[in-house]
Amino acid sequence: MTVTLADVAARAQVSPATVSRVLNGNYPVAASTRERVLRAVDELDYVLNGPASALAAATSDLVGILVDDIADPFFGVMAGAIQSEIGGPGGRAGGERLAVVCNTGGSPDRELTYLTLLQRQRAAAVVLTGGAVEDAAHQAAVAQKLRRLADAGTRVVLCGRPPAEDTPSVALTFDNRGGARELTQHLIGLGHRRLGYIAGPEERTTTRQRLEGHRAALATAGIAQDPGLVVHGRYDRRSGHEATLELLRRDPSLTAVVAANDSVALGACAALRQSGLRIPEDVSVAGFDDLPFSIDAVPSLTTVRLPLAEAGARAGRIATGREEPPPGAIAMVRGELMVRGSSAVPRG
Amino acid sequence: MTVTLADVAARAQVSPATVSRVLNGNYPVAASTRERVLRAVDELDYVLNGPASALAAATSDLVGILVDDIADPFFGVMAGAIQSEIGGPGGRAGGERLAVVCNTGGSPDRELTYLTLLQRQRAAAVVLTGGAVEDAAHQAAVAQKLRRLADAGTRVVLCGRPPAEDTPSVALTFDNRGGARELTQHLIGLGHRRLGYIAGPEERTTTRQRLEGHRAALATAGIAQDPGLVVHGRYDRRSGHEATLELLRRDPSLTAVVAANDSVALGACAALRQSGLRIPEDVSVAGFDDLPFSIDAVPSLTTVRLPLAEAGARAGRIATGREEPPPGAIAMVRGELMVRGSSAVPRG
DNA sequence: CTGTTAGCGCGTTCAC
DNA sequence: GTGAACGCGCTAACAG
Repeated sequence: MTVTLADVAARAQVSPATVSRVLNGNYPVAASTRERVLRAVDELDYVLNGPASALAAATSDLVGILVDDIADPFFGVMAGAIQSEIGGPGGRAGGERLAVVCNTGGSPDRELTYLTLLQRQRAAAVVLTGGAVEDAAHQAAVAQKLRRLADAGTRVVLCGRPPAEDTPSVALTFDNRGGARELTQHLIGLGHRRLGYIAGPEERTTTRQRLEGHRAALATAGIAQDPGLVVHGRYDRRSGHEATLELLRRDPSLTAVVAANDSVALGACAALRQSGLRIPEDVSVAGFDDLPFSIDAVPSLTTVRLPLAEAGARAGRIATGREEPPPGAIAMVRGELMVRGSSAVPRG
Repeated sequence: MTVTLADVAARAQVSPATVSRVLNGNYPVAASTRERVLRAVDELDYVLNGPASALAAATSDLVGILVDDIADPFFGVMAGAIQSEIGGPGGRAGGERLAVVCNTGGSPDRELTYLTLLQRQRAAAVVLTGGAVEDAAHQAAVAQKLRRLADAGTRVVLCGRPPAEDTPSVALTFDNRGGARELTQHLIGLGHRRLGYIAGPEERTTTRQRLEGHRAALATAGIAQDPGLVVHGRYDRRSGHEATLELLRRDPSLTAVVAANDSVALGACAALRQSGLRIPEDVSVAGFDDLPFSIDAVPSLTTVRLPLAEAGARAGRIATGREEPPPGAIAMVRGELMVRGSSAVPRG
């Protein structure tokens, strides 16, 4: 039925071992022999049997990328960068890696399931993106899985996620706290004193870190923390819309809304406008991430730029062993404050 | 080192075959035996070796999902739906499928590469999403790959893509033409006569079909086609922004802009506003797809709703054999015109 | 219902 | 530089 390595060997008049060597390019093979083999491969339209080769070699060329929400550009941009860095130079039968993204939908169970599936496939590497769920039991379960994965030779890279304790993984973590702090400082510097904050889902590292940064800035400026000015929601536009209406209900006098991310900020803008408020004249708005759409929103969004694509690319290279891990296996990726049209001095 | 099926068998005092049967659940096994085996699995923290099982069974549990742009919600929504329909009910060691998305970035070469990689893995199924590139050579190459895949027992499903000739695949194709036609008819019905059209990249089925629908509506209404009123671009927001400025330059008197999709439409809105034009008072705008953000854009976007999630879910079920393919292996998925705030009667 | 026996297709020692 | 032989871990017939 399907053509095997032995078929290629027969056609090229060599032994199966030689064909294997040519395909993997790990052993010296005479140029003429190699050519004959490659010709046979083409003529027979031969495709290596991945499972068989993974079984024999005890390692596969599959790389898994776990994301929370595939429909969110935050993850899309990172995943795309990781994948393009991993998918080899494109060539013939041997060599390529299969970089593959798995959508957990933010569910801890699915995260664990995917990790098991990847472990089952003897994945060459696994990249976990985005914040982690802050549940002790779940974190322990993930840490254990990652340890097993690492033991089996799978490279583990964290991209945009805080380092997991006791896990032999490389972590590229985002400075959410510092970025958020700087952002709120900017608004305070403009003169804002009543700032609403729309946080992400509770129990997530990203949510907590950004909120901490925000609060630190308020504290430093001596501004009292009003718990009523913090609303939790999801990381999407609709959530930002709803949360903003809620914030306005609680305090119609607020002059700025800081959102957990850019999507949320866009929802906030829509809600403010529908409430008859102008941006930034009446209310300033700020986001986080600096996703592609943020710069040409109307008005363009003040936010913190996270180098998602760069971090993803680096994670991809580390995952494939083409770049040395940072010292201590941890690197802090900093954000950059982008001041744009959506923030200004408060009214009155 | 790593624990194997034989270890589990020894611990549970049964033969390896029995363990295999328990894990796969395809054969009758006594309840007591099953329990003993499962306990041993847990105690040993055993994880099935995917490659070995794929090799022996001549089929794997991997399902590939090809998308053009992972950062675009159009694909994100479909991919998410497909994946959630494929990733089994979540359970123990056996049973699960690894649904995995591959980002081609719109590159024909990468599409082919991923297909080969999936073929190498002996994927159980492959789902191709979105429009196809209209290049004869590339289409032939893809068709051949799909044929080989199908020959090897891989189920091939097309979601949002026109059927490939001579390929034993199931196609869920979107009625881009009909939707676009209806949309433009709506604008014409409002009184618009000078409509700008921002098309997607050339040489793509989706682009062509939507443009055809638009033109058909114009022709039916007896409106002359002005080639200058059609601009091609990418399927993203920035492109819509640029294209709109170009359209305004070519004809400042246009009263409506029809965009290739919602992201492009949003870019168009931004450009119009920056040009001092109000929506819809001065210029109406329409999109396509009805992505989640479109309803709470300001103003909310008139568009054609494509049931992306439903189609994806169905594709996922067909790919896993849990739903019968439609008669003739082809189903046309229709869009629904959503008239919202961004379209109105033209000025003056 | 369960155990035994063969391979699945390839990578990798060894010899030559 | 090349071939022969073995085994990776599992599933799929067969028996019983």
